[in-house]
Amino acid sequence: MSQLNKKDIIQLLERIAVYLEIKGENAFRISAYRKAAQSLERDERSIEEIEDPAKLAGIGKGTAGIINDFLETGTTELLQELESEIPEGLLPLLKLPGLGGKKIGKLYQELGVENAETLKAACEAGEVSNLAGFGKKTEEKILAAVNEMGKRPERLPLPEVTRTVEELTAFLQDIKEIDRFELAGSFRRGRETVKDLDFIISTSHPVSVGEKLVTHPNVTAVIGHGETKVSVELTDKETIVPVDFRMVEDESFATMLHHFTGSKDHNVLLRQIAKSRGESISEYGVKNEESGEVTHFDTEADFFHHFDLPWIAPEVREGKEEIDDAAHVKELVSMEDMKGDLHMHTTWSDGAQSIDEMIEACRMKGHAFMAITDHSKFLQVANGLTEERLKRQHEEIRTKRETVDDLHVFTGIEMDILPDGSLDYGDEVLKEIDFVIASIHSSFSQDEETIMKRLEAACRNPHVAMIAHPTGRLIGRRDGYQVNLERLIDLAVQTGTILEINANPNRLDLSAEWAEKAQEKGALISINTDAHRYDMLDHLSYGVRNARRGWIRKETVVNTWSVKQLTDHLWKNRL
DNA sequence: GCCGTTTTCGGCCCGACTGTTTTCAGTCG
Repeated sequence: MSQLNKKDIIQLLERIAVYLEIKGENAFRISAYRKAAQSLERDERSIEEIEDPAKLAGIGKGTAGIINDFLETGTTELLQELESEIPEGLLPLLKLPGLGGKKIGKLYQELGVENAETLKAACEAGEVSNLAGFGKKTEEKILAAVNEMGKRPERLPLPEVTRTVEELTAFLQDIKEIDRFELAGSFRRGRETVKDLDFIISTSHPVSVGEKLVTHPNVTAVIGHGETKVSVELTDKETIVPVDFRMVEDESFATMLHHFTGSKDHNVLLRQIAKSRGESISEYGVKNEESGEVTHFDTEADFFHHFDLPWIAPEVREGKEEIDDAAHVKELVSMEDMKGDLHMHTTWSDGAQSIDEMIEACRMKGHAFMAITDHSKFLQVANGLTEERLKRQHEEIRTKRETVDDLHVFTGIEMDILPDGSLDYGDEVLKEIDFVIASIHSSFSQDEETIMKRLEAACRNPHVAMIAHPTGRLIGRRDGYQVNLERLIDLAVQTGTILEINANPNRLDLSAEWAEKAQEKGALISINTDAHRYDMLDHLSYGVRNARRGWIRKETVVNTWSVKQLTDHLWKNRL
């Protein structure tokens, strides 16, 4: 059974937790299995490398025994027992809003509900509303939820919510009773996808603000409407975006913001620290357990300082290393460090803006440098540049850059790596170009070996400075091609090739996890927008947040370097 | 189920809202 890996074990533990939840087990026993799963997830090692799981925090004798049984026999007594007691069809019902383990357990025991279908039938027959603790409204909600089941994605890619974020931001700014507000939640932490949007609102008039919130024209459902919390759904085109608003007095704004920025695991860590000091944290402040006195904070930084911690960036609040490594948070790359954008398109290929327009836009952004990197000839659908057009474009860029003195414009190209592993231009063309990007836009279905041959050819070419969007993924839409990232990172380190974090919120490629690994191995990273229009130049911040999630330090990111440092690097080792 | 300089029992983060009750359990974040 050696083919079982760590992911299988994590799934096993989570499955056990779900079964126990439906069984109505002790909540702490349930969360113990979840904690054990998390502990495994966080550990860098493979299961073979962990000789004794019981040594991990949150895994004791019991769970370690289960893990070892599972590794040896492919199953465990506990799981078999649970499977025989509880129908598997109940498990997905836990995802339905309003249904938890207790209610599902009751539906099973009292009504014999075993899956979505029988649940639906029970609702339609009116049996559910007859149960003690259930009523007409609960039955209606469950029925609606069953009918909606599977129709909606669990998490939304960032581009699906950005318009709603902008609209709500403008909407909140116009409400007079609001003193300040901020978007918290996983959006603030820079996650690739979000489940909902959490707005924290400082106001002394929560009720009247709440009444105004539900009048937003895009609100298509009000899920909850209390005195300090309003939950709604906004519809933007086809996408339903769940949004929570929390209203709070200004003195509690900082702690409320911290609480709803999360993550949940991060909050648990901090609350444990507070507890050990005789204090307790809630979203309203920090309470001294002895005196009962509650301390409030002006800012999140003050709140962290109270616990002798520096301000911890939201992007790393995942309940992992951020407390122990808090001192390193200030070394993470930030938007202020970013001096330029090295991947963008113009009307010469498939961009919407001219060279002049892009230069002017980058000047307005205060960039110190930029690279114009249109597509190469292979990409005919994108009007890729022939050698002849490339030459003319670069002449134009060289002429124009003489007229701009506060911004350096690198000549560049986003060159295709062809399906056969060759590059779209010869060295005699590439050797003239300041910033050569190589990337894959074709034959995504090739096997790993072929894909890696293509990427290796690009890395080993002395003129190629960077591999763009290294995996080709589109978040929530496609996985990308078969790339062996470990190997690509090694190649990048060996050859001095930069790896991109493509900042387009549809891509975020490399992901934070892989960027972190790349940095650990010594690779250089560049964060770029790949802008095809003016507004896409603003995407840089998505890339930076993604990098920060991967603990990427300023010096790893070439966009933070000076023009001279970057130029030296680009021309090093080229003939 | 896990944990321990409050250590082998008794905790385990804390609060809002809903729907069901008639004082609170369940769910959610």
